[in-house]
Amino acid sequence: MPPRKRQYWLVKSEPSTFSFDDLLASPGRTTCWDGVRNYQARNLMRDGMRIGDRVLFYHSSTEPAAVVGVCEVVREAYPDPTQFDRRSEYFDPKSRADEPTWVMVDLRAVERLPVPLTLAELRSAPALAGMELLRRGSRLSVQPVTAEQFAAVRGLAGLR
DNA sequence: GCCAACGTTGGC
DNA sequence: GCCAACGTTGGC
Repeated sequence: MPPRKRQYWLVKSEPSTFSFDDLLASPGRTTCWDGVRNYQARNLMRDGMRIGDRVLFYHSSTEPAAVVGVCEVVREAYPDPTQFDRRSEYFDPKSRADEPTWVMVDLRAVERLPVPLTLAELRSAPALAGMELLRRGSRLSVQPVTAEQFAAVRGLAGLR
């Protein structure tokens, strides 16, 4: 079986909740990506994300909203414990311990972009015309990104 | 704070 | 299974 090609993703986070700086400050620059409560986003994490995949880190609901860094998948999908924690805002009373509904992955910071790439800048880049993030009404907090889009984002930020 | 877009819930 | 009501996301 040929080795699987590295795939690319984008995750959204409100920096007031968890920022790229928070990720850099985390032990091993790594965090578990808990709290995802959307089936499509879950399926992308569970069925798509593999160790070594690269992930754009996007700050949403902030001024300006922007892609600020790159991280990588260092652990593949496993049950998100917050779904069973009554005190957690992510508690899901319908999820069963023997059949968890929600999963998370572990992400490790790879690099901060030299400059944040704002939504407006992303929109003005022809190479990114098809990006899910830029679709009207796009709300998915975990999205696939093509290799070309990923390279274009890094290039726009002045990397290599 | 507004509101468009979208996902989820629940009555039928 | 339909669909209206409701809740959430997230740009502006």
